[in-house]
Amino acid sequence: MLRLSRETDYSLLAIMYIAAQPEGRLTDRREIAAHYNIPPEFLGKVLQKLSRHGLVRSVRGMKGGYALAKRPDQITLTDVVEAVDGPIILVDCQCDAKSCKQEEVCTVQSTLAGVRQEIRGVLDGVSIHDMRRRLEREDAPRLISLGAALR
Amino acid sequence: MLRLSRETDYSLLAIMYIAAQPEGRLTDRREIAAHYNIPPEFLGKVLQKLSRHGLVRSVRGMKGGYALAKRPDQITLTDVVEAVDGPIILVDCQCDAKSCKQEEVCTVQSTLAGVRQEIRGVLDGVSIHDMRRRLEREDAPRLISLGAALR
DNA sequence: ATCAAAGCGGATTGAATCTATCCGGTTTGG
DNA sequence: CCAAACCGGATAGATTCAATCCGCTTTGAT
Repeated sequence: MLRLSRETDYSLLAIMYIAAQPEGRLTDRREIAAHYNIPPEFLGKVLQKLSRHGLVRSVRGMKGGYALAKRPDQITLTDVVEAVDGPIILVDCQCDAKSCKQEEVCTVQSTLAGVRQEIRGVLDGVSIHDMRRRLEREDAPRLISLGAALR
Repeated sequence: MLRLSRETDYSLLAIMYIAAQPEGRLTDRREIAAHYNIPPEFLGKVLQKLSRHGLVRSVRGMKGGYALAKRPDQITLTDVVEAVDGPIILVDCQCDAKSCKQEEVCTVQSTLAGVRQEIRGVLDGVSIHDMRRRLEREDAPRLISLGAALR
């Protein structure tokens, strides 16, 4: 439990890749998939979700592709996780209380609500920009290999 | 993604129930299962895991049952989650790096390692004692319904 | 001594979710 | 008008999760 889905993982890699491109350049999903060794069709699905949630912008047709729809410092881990996996909830009753067989006798709900907020806070505190800065400090060559533009 | 397994959920409920019992009393799993409307066999499995990890103490034979093996303030959410679901990791490569197809080009690993630590910190910060105190403040009757002993 | 109540632990089933793929559609540049 | 690219629904396969089952051991009561 408590692990990121592969969709989230791919999302982060893809966004990092797109964020490394020169301003205005559209990136095609096959290029990203090839760089990271990800199935291109699956990456397509993931990018669709990111697009629907306004994190990336997609352009159809020949010479189409993807670009970020927001500044890298305006995209947080919470945004990404919630775009691909839905709302961050620790237990189902944090969505609809009626779905809970323990509702009437539950002794943990209020604590878990607090924990959920704290975890959300952690994820809110990390943006794509932060991830780029961290990589720049710790492993600049890897960042540069994405496509050069250090913004 | 990012939700607690039902085993963790049941674990917390069970531990809260056990913690509410008078000092020295053994609680049988059927009693807990009945109170919360949980399948007794499944709860048995869960309690076994908690027992193996030293969070509860089990006594076999007639008049057997479970008691806490540690003080409620010495049992954290991290303890419970890791006992039933295994180590808290956001991505598989946080266990064995070789299992990662993106290893050589990964741009997110170091950030996720940090996030993982922060989330662990959140869970470390909440003990069973804290949960009891919170319930006492917010919904004392529900706490008392567990079996009375307010310790 | 025997029996019943309780926990132990492996095996298995059934359901749900996750991952991946496929296919036919639409948009757009050349 | 064609090929390159994204769109989106449907489906299949794999994995994990939740639950159950069964035979075993331990122990208190009679």
